[in-house]
Amino acid sequence: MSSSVEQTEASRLEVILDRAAWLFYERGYGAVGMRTIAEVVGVRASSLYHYFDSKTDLLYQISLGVTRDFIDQLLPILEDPIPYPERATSFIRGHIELRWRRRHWISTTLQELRSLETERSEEIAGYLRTYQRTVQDFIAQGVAAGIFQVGDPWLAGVALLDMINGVNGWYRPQGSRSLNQIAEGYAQLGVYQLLGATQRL
Amino acid sequence: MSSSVEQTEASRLEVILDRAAWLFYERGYGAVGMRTIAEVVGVRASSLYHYFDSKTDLLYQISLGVTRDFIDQLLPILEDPIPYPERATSFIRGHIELRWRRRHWISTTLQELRSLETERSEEIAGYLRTYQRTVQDFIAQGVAAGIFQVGDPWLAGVALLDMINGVNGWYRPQGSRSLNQIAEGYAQLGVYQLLGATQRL
DNA sequence: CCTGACCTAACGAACGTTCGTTATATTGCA
DNA sequence: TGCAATATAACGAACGTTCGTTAGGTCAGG
Repeated sequence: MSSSVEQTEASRLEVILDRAAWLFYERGYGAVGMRTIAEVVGVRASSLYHYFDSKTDLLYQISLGVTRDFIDQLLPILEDPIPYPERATSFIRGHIELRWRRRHWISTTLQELRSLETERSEEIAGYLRTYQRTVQDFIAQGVAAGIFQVGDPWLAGVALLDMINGVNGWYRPQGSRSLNQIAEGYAQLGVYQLLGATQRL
Repeated sequence: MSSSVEQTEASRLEVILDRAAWLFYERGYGAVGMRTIAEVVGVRASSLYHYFDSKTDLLYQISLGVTRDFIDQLLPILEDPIPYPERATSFIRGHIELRWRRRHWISTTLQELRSLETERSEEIAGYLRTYQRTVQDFIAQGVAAGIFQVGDPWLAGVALLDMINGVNGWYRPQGSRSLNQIAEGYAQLGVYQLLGATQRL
């Protein structure tokens, strides 16, 4: 018992990152001060510097963590040994679900890339490009295999990603459509209309 | 000559709004101070208060101006007495073009709605909802007329808007695709794939 | 007794905003 | 037409507050 770390209890560092991400998501990075972050964690502002070199360092750890999570958890779906349309719908559903569950991390990352130092913002941007390119390559493969029907796989890729990324901008839990319904609707819309996959029987 | 006002010279107010919008677009609203805005205009910070009550008032005028422009310039296209697919492609092209030309105004508006006072942010949000609903109604009409083939016009509407709004996030003038090419590609992709309009002969 | 975790106190800089004042136009009226 | 009254557009200085950050101290647990 005592020799193994409990997985259920989050480390203090993770708590700080998650609560800071919520504040950034709700009010914007520039509008949230270190004192506010410290308050919701339950410490003094100066104590945060025990975990981070600076405010942008805190932002960097949020951005790095969530971009890696997206790559690690979603890109493998595109390699699954199942038919292209199923791979695509599974990916879309997964992306929408993860994007919502970690909206405070990923929205902060996408909106505040410019607030990072050049080197670090380019590192994050690189991860995002990797994600995008992998999706585009997958579409191109599907086209080559005769499964998808699009003239420009690159364009279709950014269109698909912008479409499923946009869900966070308007989805509300108390709305008439559940997230599962939206994910399912977008999966069908994206694969069988946008990507022009052969209609199911 | 002296009796007619020259249309080519922008008023000081318009110059301030446009340059402030650029700064907000590039650095974020919270990261741009009144002194910086004043500097790029060529006056002192205190002089800005001759034109605005506050910094958020400046933001409000940017938001109000650009949301009205979108509604006034693009929604009439959807009422044109031409076939549905042509209306849709024309609208998509127009939206992408206007969205790019005024990216500093509209991106600032969309990202900084929360920085406005409640009443004013809801006024702007109302304009944005009007825009979205009109597009969705247009799609529903096209479906009812048997032109578009989508199961959920509401979902297709937000998907289309998120897709064409996303262009600004990745389009670069020095890239391999011109804005006209992207607009044309998206017009075809959006109308004949996403909306499922009958393929042209 | 050392070290990680946290504290109090304070720093200089920047923030949005207000103030009193001043040139320069524009306008109303005798 | 001439002059007083008003409006416009700007100035420099200062306000109180908040910002990110740092220095140095306390204190419990291994």
